[in-house]
Amino acid sequence: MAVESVARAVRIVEALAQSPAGLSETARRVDLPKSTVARLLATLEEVEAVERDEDGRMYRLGPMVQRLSSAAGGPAQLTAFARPYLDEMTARTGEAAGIAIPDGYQVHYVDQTEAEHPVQVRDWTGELIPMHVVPSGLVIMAHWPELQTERYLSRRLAKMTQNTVTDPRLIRERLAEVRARGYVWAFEEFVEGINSVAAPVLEKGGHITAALHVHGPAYRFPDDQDQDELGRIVADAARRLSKALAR
Amino acid sequence: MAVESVARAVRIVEALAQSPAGLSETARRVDLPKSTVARLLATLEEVEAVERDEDGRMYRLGPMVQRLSSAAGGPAQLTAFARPYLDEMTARTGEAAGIAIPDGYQVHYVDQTEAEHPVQVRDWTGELIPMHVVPSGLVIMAHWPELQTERYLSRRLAKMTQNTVTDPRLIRERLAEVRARGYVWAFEEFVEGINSVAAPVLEKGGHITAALHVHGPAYRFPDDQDQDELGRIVADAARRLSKALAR
DNA sequence: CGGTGTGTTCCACGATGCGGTACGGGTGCC
DNA sequence: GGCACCCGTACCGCATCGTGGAACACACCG
Repeated sequence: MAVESVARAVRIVEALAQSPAGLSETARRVDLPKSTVARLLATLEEVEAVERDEDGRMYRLGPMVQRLSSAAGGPAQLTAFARPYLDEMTARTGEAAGIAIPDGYQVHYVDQTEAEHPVQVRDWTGELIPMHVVPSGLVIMAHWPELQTERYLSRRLAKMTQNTVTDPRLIRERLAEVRARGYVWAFEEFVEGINSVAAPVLEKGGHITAALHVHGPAYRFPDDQDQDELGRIVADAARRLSKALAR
Repeated sequence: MAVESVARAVRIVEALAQSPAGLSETARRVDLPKSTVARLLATLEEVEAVERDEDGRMYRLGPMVQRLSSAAGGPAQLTAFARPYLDEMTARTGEAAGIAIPDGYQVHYVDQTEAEHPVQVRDWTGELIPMHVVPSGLVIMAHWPELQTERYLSRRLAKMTQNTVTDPRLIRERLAEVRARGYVWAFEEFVEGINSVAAPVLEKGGHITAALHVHGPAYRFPDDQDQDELGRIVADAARRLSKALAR
């Protein structure tokens, strides 16, 4: 029920993750014959899971691990984890919920759950949207290094609707608001007729991974529940997702 | 010269990195018999390289990949990459060069190359030092999210020597300087008799990974070469290291 | 209720991975 | 300079271990 060589290869990679090492040292760490380790390392090198330094004596983790780890933080894995939280938000608010990730100077909407209601907002999955016009973007900017924020604000900022805020000073104020409250609203700033709330998904260390949001038609959202309560629902889901990802 | 099962297991993991999938789907992606894929997946699951979702139908990347990726960005791999750059800086300046990573509110000196000169600064490898007293720390703070910087500056800031700058306003000015010039000097602010320059190692996206620095005895450093030239040497090495890591 | 999709289990076969052993080259200690 | 030591590489006979076809159980859908 277990493929020995694969299990051993993984142990070897884990050993090298501790710190780079030569062949013999690695063999000692995983307690296997040198020849066995040599063969496995050769295979791992072929698939670029490990690589050797210039003089070919030291093995270290290879590009394939880099690719994996970016994929692990990437959209596909993230959405798999986030799904339950989106479902929950939709259940609690009755509106569409989504998750967005930063992509350069834009937000990338990568997943969305649909509301039951016959009248609902369209599915924005796959869209790239300027940071300053949606709350998910604001939430992301609020956790950027100052340098990056200033660089963004110094550019020409697109005006999507009458309500779009493009004044850098006002945007800075909203960013401060995000940091203080943990969520932010936008009212018909991206397209007319849609309001949204968003909250940040953070790694330990305060670096931002993604943003969760809920949006609905302006005529009914927010309505019976007030803005603060909806904000707290989103912020709460985002906080718990952050925690789940941190493990 | 190649262990088939290991190569196949890696292909499977890479396939799952694209997006989570079930057994049959995975088998199709890597073009292997279902039974073979089932066995390999079972092994990968045992070592936590992959895991299944709640209902056991979908495979996705497991905790082991998370561990690997944090290790890949961790001190051990970083120093392996950085060594050549430290050597180069020491060769060009004649003084000790080092690399530091952020660790909460402190900088962690993780590696250092020694100068040839009989009189040299001691090896600080392994030390944890408050952010605001060494240039490597300042360089790191300069790339923090604003929220985190303000939180740090609102605490009591230790005074290590007569020259240590503890006024939050002056520190903010220096952080702006780092962003503008790409490097920063400190003169006997951590311990008396030592001066240092540092520059940031950045990921794409502006997130900070580490800082490079060169330090030497105050009586001769900086001397024949001027401050700007030394600054550029460090900033240049840091920029090239950033690029090398980004691949 | 067949058809088609899952995932799981079984088993005979032999290719394939295993590891002891031997070799060549670099390093350092006496 | 020579010896001892540890490194990485290469060889090769043995039998273990992984392989993959086939049959099975289950769920879903028309």
